[in-house]
Amino acid sequence: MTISSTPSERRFEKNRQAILDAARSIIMEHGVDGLSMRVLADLVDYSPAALYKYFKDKDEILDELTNEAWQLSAEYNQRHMPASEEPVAMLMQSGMNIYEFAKQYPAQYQLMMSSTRTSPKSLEEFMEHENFKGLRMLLAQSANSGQLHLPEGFSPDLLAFTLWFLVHGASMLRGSLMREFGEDFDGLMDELYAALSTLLSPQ
Amino acid sequence: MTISSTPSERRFEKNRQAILDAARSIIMEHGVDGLSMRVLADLVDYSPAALYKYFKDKDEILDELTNEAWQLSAEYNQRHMPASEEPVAMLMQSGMNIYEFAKQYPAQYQLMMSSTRTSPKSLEEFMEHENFKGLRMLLAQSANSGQLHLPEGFSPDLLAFTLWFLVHGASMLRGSLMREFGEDFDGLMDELYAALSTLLSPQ
DNA sequence: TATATATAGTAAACAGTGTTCACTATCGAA
DNA sequence: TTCGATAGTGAACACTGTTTACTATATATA
Repeated sequence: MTISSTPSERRFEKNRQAILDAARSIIMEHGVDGLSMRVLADLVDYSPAALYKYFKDKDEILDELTNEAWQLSAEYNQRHMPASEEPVAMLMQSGMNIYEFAKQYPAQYQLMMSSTRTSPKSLEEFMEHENFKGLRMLLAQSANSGQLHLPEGFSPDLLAFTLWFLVHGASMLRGSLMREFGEDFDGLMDELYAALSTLLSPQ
Repeated sequence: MTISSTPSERRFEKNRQAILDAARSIIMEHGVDGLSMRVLADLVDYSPAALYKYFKDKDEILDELTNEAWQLSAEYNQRHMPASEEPVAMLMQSGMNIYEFAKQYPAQYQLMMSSTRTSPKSLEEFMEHENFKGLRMLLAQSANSGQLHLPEGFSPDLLAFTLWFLVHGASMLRGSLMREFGEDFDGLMDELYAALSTLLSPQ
C-alpha cells in the first residue's frame, strides 16, 4: 500500500520529518521549555518563518511529538512485558513500565500529560484509548479467571482507573513536587509494588 | 509582639502586599500563565520596573503565592473536616478535600505542584511537611487503635504515600490529561472513595 | 533648618518568545 | 517557454522578563 506521491511531495515530507527529528532531540536534551522556533530553525538550517510552511504553528509540532510519545510509551510497555506470566506480575510490570518511561523520557511524558489539543475529550473516549484499554482487558480477564483478587467494592474498570491514577500520580509527582527525592522515591515505589502485589493476588 | 517599624517600612509592606493581592487575583482569573509583569504593573498602577523594587524577580512573586497556597490548602482541609468522626471517614474526607481544593483553586494547586524553588529537597523533609504529617499521624494512630485496617504489606507511612499519590494523581490528571471529563470524573472519584472506605475499614 | 543620602518610581532599552507579511527565487506543469 | 504555485527569507509586530540610567521625593544627619 505505497501511496503515490510526486518527488516534491516526498521532499516536503522528508523535510517535515527532519524538523520533527530536530524538535524531538531538543526537547530530549533541554526539556519541552527548551524548544523555541528560533533554535529549532537554527538546528535545521532554516529561517524561523520557513517552519510555518511545514507546520501551522508551534503547537502542531508539539502535537505530533505528543502522539509519537503515546506510541513510544506503548512500545516501551510491550518491549518490557514478559510474554507469559501471571496477571498480577504483568500488572505490576505495567505500572513499573509507565513509571520507568516517565523517568527515562521526561519530556515526552510531560507532553503526554499536558498537551492541549491531543487529550481525550470524554471519559468514554479515554476508556477506548489504546494505552488504557490494554490495562482494562488484563484486569477484566484475570479477575474473571480468578487469577486476580478484586478487593471488595472494586470493579475491574474502577481498579484500572485506581492503578492509573496511582502510577501516573506517582510519576507526575516524581517529576514535579518530589523531583529532588531521587533514589528514595524509587525505593518507595518498590515497597508500593510489593504491597499492591500481595493485595491483588488470589487468596 | 508588634514589630517596631517606621512609616516608610509599613508603607513598603503595604505596597508589597497590594502587588501580591493583584497577582493572586490575576492567576485566579486567568491562570498562572496569565500573570505577566506588565499586566500586573498595570493593575497596581506601577511601571513594570517598579515591581523589581519589591520583588527580586517574577519567581519570587510566584513563590510567595505558592506558600500562601499551601497554607490555604491546609486551612481548606481543616475547615471541611468534621470534628469528631471515625478515622476512615476522616481519611476519605481528607482525600476529598484535596481533590475539591484542586478543583476550586486550580491556579494555586498548579503552583503547589510545580513551583521550583519551594518544593521539598528530600523525602525526609517532605515527611515533616505540615500538610503530609497530619495524614501520617492520623494513619499511625488509627491503625494502632484498630480503627483502621492496614492491608497486608502496608505500613502506615506507605499507606500515607499511596493515598497521597492516588489523590494528587487524580487531581493532577483532572486538571491536565483528563480536563475535559467534567462530572464523569467526579462520579469516578465517588466510587473510588466508597471502595477505599470499605477496604480500609476494620474487619 | 539646611544638606546629604537613601530610596521609590520611571522611560527606554536588551534579549528573548511566537507569528505574520511582503517579497524573491526556484521548481513543476501546461 | 511561459506562467503559476510554492519554498524560503528578512523584517517587522506584539508580546515576554529584566536591567540600566535617571529623576524626583522622602528620610536622616549636621
